[in-house]
Amino acid sequence: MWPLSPSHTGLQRMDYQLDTLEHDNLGSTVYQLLCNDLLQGRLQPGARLKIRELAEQLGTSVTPVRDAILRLVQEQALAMQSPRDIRVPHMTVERYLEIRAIRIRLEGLAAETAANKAEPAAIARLEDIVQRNAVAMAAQDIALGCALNQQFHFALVDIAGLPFLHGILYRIWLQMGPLIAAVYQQGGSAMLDYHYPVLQAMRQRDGAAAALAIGDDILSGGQAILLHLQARQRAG
Amino acid sequence: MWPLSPSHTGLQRMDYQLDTLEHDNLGSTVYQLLCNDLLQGRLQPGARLKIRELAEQLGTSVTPVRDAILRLVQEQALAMQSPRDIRVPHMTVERYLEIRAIRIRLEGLAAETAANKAEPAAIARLEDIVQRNAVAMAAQDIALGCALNQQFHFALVDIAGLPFLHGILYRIWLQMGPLIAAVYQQGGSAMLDYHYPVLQAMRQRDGAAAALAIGDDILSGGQAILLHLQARQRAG
DNA sequence: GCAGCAAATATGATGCATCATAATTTGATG
DNA sequence: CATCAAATTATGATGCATCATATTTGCTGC
Repeated sequence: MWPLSPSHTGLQRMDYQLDTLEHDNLGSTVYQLLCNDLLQGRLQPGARLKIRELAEQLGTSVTPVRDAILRLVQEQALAMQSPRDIRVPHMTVERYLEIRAIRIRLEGLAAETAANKAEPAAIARLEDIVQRNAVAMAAQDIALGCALNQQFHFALVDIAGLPFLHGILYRIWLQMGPLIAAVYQQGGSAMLDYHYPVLQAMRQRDGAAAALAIGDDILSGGQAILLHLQARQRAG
Repeated sequence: MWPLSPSHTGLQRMDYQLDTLEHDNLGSTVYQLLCNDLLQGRLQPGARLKIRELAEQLGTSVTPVRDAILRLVQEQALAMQSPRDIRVPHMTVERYLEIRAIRIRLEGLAAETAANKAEPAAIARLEDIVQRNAVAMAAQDIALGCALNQQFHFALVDIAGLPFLHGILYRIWLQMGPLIAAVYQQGGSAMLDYHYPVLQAMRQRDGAAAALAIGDDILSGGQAILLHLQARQRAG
């Protein structure tokens, strides 16, 4: 890891602007780092995080790290198993099924809204993501495939113009990140196939079809995840 | 206000147990207090919060208050308009419409699931809330009416057995709290009427009807809120 | 050698000193 | 009296000392 800021207490000014004028203090920066670690599978389920250790690695004091970890604990992307034991939580089958039902409703809303207002540029953007995903799959680049899969889903939300929904879904994905990475790093990944019907519905500006297609993606594409969870739960 | 704990650094042990073994540090306690202030309209849109001031009122140091406020800023129940200016944000029409669409999907899921598994005890619980709400309305107790309205909606989620959804909806309601309180304190409140069809669908274990009914509640019952927002937006 | 207790260590929680900077006040100047 | 700049104040951000306690280690006595 690298120190966040060479100067004593200077803030790291980021080049991109967040939706809601997020004032980038150190805590938010650490939060973003940890989010990426979660989404890209660098933090695996069961992994323990220590505030002091992270602070040292990042070259900050404990305060910003504590801020970031508390945020992630709040939204249950991390869990405090005991008062001094902060870990990446394991997903349960029940929780996954609940999240799946929620995602079908919310991402269905996003897909429907996006399809109803799909402009050519938006379609092109989705096609680009899908095509790059196909390349990644052909090259067996699983990490890139996962990232592009995620990009596809969030592109729908952005095209729909629903920033509030984006936040909700981001927090949901934050909890699935370690799981998805764990599943796909050890096995098959057929997540791309189900994106083509979505694309087709978008081209036809058929909101209902798009919602159905994204629901099928979540159900069928996530089948491997469900099987993995059920196997793990049986094993103990 | 009152000091959170008489002893020096003693934690306030709460009698109820939160869902996910939330370890009640001072920050979480302050967070709960601020949430209640938001949901019950004691913090109105535009109100400014100062960390030191709150810390003094609560009898703690700034750290737990900062933790709590940062949590609320993260989930956009508070907004940092400038780096030193933390306020209860004003709702916009666009944001409200987006939230409304999301609520219809999510609370529809809750109502549907709840109706499909509605046991007599669950029905009785809902009837009790509605009946107490009717009493409150007759007595023109608007604050109690709002609280019971909220209880009704969250009771559906609890009956459905969807704890994860509960968290998502709680954060959404946190953002609507100041708005709802502001609207209903200055005008009509016809929010109870639309609960009876929900109750009827629950009794018949008709999930689809329950989802439609709660959607109608959100749309029609929230009409006053939308009109209020549109009027305020025109005014400037 | 092992049970059990004590010391040391680890770690999150809390309080607080200090910093940087934005807002406000004040006072000199014209 | 108006204006503008310097000083003061206010306030969130950061770093860090200290606390409480859970965990680990290690020593003692049997």
